[in-house]
Amino acid sequence: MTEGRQVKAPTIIDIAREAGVSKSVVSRALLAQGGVNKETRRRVAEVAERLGYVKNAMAQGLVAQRTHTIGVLVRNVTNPFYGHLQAALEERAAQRGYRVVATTGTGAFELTQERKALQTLLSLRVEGLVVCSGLLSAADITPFVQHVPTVVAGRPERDPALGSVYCDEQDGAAQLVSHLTGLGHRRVGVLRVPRRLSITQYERGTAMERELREAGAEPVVVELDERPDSVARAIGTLTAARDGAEAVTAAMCPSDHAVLRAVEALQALGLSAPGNMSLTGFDGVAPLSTPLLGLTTLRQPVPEIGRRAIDLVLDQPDARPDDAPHLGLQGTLVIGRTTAPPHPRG
Amino acid sequence: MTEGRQVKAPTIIDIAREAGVSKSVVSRALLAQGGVNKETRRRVAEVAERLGYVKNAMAQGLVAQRTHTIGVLVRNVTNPFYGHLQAALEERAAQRGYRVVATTGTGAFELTQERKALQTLLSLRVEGLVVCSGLLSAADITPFVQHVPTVVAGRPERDPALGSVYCDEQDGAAQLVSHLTGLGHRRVGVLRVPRRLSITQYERGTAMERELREAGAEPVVVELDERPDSVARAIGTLTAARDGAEAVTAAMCPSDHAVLRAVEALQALGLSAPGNMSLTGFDGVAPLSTPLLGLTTLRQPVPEIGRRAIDLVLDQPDARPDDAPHLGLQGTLVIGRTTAPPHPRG
DNA sequence: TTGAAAGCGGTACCAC
DNA sequence: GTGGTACCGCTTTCAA
Repeated sequence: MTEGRQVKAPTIIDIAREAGVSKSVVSRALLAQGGVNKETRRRVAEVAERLGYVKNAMAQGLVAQRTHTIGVLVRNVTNPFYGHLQAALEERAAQRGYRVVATTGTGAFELTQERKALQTLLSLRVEGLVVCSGLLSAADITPFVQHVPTVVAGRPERDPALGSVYCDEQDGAAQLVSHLTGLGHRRVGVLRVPRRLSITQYERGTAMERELREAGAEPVVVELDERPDSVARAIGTLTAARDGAEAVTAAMCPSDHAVLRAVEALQALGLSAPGNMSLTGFDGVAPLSTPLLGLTTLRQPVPEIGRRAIDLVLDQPDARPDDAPHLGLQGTLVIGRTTAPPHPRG
Repeated sequence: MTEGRQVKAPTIIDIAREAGVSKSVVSRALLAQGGVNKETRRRVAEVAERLGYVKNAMAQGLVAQRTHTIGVLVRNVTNPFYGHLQAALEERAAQRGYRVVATTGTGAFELTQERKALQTLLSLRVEGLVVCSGLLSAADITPFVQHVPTVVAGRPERDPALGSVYCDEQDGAAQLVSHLTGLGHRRVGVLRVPRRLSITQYERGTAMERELREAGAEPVVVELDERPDSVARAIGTLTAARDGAEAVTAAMCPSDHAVLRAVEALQALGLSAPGNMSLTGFDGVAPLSTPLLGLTTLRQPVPEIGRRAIDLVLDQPDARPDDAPHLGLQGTLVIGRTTAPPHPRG
């Protein structure tokens, strides 16, 4: 019966022939923009339906010079934070009548791959671009902003040519620090991700260090690296770090995921959190942000980041590359069971 | 200086004018397909670079009738399983020289929204389609398979017109069941998601029930629903379910996420896992699949699912809708600390 | 080696 | 209300 060969998708010309009208009429009928006999319109619609017609976005976009599409570049969908962000972007875009096409990396640190993904999006002539990647630098992006309104979401970006929406790391760090110092911690470890691995997380670490200092506490910064046991090593270093009689009683991690690794590391040493060391995270996103785990963390306002990013992109059709807006949104402190007052030193 | 106005993206005509050649030459030069004076080519490349030229995929795809693009429809990126799957698809597609554009839902049960996302992809004239959604039914998809090779990834799909790649739920259920019965469990709860909420998870539950029966154990099926406390209620029901002297000593959850909810529910009742009830999950994907949590679960072979899905899509350019392949891949049992022998009934 | 012209699938403007 | 036609940016004959 149905010969299974691949069939070329029908065009408006096919519909026109089938319905016995010109392609102009079909176009108008399908666009539902009036000026077409009601009966004709019905017939066209019927034929289109029967043929399984799907408009060709390329042809349409080519002539209309509009695509109603926003491109989203996500670095690593494997990370739930980016997954949530992507969903938020998608939702807002839909509300405003735009489609979203996303390209994403596998999480590997492939800069060239990210550049290629960027090209893909650009070649689709998206009307706006949201970059969600801790890796791609401003220099990679700026050459194109003059053609497409571009916003960096999820990380602070100082470049004046690029808009950005992100969680205010400084404020977040301050909230976490104030929680820790309020509990009585004085010497606090900071696990810092090097800048080359993630701009966001690096800045986060810097902010934590600064805030600790301002709060009169003593930050003990340990640099992480790409090795899988990096966090474990850092925790090892911190548990050994004792300044005179004073030990490190808390550690601030760059992400919730890192907190998990830290807890494991403590357990491996026969220690526990918050018993021997309080731990704080960052992100506050499901599924790690669950009462069961009870992480103390800073929840990023992901839905709002997504919303504002889309709005920023759509509301500045002609970018003024010299003072793009930078929105630092406040996160929320989530107090869990990984922080407690420091134990009397034993 | 640089007036910040949005500038229309340059076309090959702009390059042609600037380089003093015809657009034909520019096209050939950029395509690097020879037949162009070396010096001319160099000049064209230089101008293109200087102008920040990015090819127009629409125009190119329109004439070439090829897009080198695979469309991926992801139901809910918020779920790490889909995130990993998307990454796997992306990776394989890249290996084979294809780009991937993804559209995704926000996780809400919006069928119309998914249909729209499908249209978006189709209108982009993708050369292949991978559907990763527990929601979209075969009937929604089949009308288009004759135009685009389509594969459903991540869920079993019986429709003969649709290829599918998924984790063999039956086998997975068998592995989990054999683990439980091996530990000595006889009456085992099955938290089952209704079909309307997720085809995959529903089938999973059915498979568990069947396997338990075949193993000579007694399944106690509790149907979940969309309420947030659904799992908690189910756990409540199960802890109360006592047949004569025999209590339910283990419960099989449809996902790792559900296990978390179950553990919380037990804790709320003053009980624990596996002390009072063993729990098994399904998925085995980061970040929930971590030694710290130690869930006993069945790990889906996500990378392989992604790989095979792409291969299936690309290697059957003319689909034979009447016996599309269905690949059930074997998952791996991951034994954690949420399962143990049943306690002597107290 | 290069340029002119046709045409991909649509939209929009024009007469009729 | 309808059909003809130009054109969007690009690739691809085909001549020159």
